[in-house]
Amino acid sequence: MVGRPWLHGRLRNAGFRLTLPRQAILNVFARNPKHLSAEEIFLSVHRNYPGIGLATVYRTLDLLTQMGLVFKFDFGDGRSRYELASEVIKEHHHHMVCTRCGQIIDYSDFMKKEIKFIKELEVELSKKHKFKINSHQIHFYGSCNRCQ
Amino acid sequence: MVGRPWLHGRLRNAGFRLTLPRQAILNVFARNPKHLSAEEIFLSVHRNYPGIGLATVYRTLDLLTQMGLVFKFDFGDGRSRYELASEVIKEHHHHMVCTRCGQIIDYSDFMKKEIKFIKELEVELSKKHKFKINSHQIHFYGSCNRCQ
DNA sequence: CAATTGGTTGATAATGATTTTCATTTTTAT
DNA sequence: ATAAAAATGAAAATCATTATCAACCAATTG
Repeated sequence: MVGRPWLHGRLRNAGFRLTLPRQAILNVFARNPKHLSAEEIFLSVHRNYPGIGLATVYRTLDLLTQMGLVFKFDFGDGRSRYELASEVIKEHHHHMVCTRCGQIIDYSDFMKKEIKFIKELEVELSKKHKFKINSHQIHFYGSCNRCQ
Repeated sequence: MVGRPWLHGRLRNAGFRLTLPRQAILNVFARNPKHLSAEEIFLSVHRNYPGIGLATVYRTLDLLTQMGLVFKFDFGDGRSRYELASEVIKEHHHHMVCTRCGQIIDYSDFMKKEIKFIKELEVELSKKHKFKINSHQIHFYGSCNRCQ
């Protein structure tokens, strides 16, 4: 699964522990690399560890997000969605959101070009606005294959 | 304020009316061209029209969003934020969000370049994924001038 | 012009996601 | 071990948003 020793160290350095619930939640991401909502994660974890509560899922997601291990997104469907940070497991990608059926498509087809462009833009923006950029989100909205 | 006859016509064509509450809400946007939350809009409207309720604000925002007159955003602060569509009053821009103080900076400094890039990307993505793209959002997250 | 129709509204209740509380349990440092 | 610090589950609380519903209002019809 996800590289544990690494994670363990990162959490410890920040004064946190890699507990069973937290591992279980990370494993859900590893098994199911999608854009999961808190409830979906809770349900998935609950199958193997019925004892783990929803509040813990929220707390853990918040923790992982703050540590940068997980990204938090809002695709407009009324709940937050989370995915493992690209550095942890997935390649850098952006999103296309179907506003009809809600499907979210990850794409990384033209990433090299995009990243290059974004990087340059970030430099210019940072300079002009004295704004330190840490991350970005690029979302396209429209209708998918099946919904047109 | 915002071009009324135009709006009136657009709403009518879709079977809606340009009522006083709706005008009041549009005027808030015209006076205060920011990224307003429903509650902020409600409070602003409430000063001049104490009779207008929060539910109406939500309904109107929903209507305007569906008609494409207003864009709905989520910058991660737990509430939706709205702004007039670029065609109505503002120039096309993207956003930088300060994750410390929540400030949202509009920028349109390098828009020509960005739009060109996005347009090309959209063509390629549409073709490859058979996905009809209607709109996009580009957000940068980091720390602003004062928060570094 | 009165009657009818259908969009619109305000107030309130309901919903649903997320957060907080708090007593208890687990882990770590002493 | 034992005290101190973190973490947890369950339940209550919060907060943004949506649905309900009776009252309104505007436009159309006869």
